[in-house]
Amino acid sequence: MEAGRLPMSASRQVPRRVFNAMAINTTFTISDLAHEFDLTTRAIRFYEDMGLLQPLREGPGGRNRIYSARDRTRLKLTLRAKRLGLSLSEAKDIIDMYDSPRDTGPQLRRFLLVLADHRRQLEEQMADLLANLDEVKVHEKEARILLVKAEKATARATSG
Amino acid sequence: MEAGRLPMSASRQVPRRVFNAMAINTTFTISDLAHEFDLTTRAIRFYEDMGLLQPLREGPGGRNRIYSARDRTRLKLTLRAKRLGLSLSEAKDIIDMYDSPRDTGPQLRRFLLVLADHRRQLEEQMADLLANLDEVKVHEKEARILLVKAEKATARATSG
DNA sequence: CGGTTTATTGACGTTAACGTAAACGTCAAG
DNA sequence: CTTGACGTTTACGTTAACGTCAATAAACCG
Repeated sequence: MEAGRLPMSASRQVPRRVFNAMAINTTFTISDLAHEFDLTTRAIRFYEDMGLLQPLREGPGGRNRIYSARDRTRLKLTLRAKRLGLSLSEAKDIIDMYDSPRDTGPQLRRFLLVLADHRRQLEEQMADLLANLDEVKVHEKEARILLVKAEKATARATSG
Repeated sequence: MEAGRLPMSASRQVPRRVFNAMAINTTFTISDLAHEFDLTTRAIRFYEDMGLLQPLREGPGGRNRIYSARDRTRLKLTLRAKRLGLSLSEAKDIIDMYDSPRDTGPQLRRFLLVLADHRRQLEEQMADLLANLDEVKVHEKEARILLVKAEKATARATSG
């Protein structure tokens, strides 16, 4: 049961080794994930409260959280969603749907509807992003031109 | 299609006096902007508190806010930034920089540095977006295949 | 053995971005 | 004249997403 226990954080025997390289049955401690994704443990527990993660427990009285690869994936998706401006509950809705059972016809059709809506949102956001990028480029171009002018003026003033 | 927006709200009975022949004098009431961008007036006043807008005043005792085209543009940029997940103060920093004076060489160079950083962020976000869109498409494809299978099964069950 | 580190569960604090309500002024319409 | 629509300020309420203790317990370190 505990014979082949390679995974888990290296904080046991080995001298403070670097963290998990993911094999198949890999599990993670809370600080593994905290380090990997640069989060506080508080944040990770909070995500659990929000229903985003469901770590198992181990140790005496099942105290310590132990995260599966699936938890890790969900965490990664959560953070990406956050970077795109979604709230945690929006992220949860989407992620839950991605790994929920959808075997019947009606389920599949609803799934497709939600996906279509999600894609629409993403494409809207893409438009915002492109507009923004465009503006940045315009300003960059303009600033470079002005910079050249300013430097020429400085050169004249310095040498004259 | 918002280019033809008329000055001041249509609810205003007395036509606004135009001193200057140039149409640059377009101004807006708070509810003009609220309607156009689907915001509450409360939100718009809040943006003012945050330093994003600086409406002039008019009316008795200079009570009523009156917004310029520049205010409107800043509001539009603010909302776009919000949709991209930026906070109001982040939005303010960027927008302020866009219309701040940058005539000297050092100013221009700092401006270019900030722009470069901003562009980097946008491109990171673009990567997130594309990754997300990719996943959505994969799921859609898979779901469509499963749906076809499910419908074939239903057809067999119904007709057999 | 004592001391430090890492984990846990509360519980209260904080920031952002408004919502909501009170209490009031102003003006045009009925 | 009252009503209603629109505007104002002041101020407290709210939600999300954690931060920041505090008290506790197991595990490791010298």
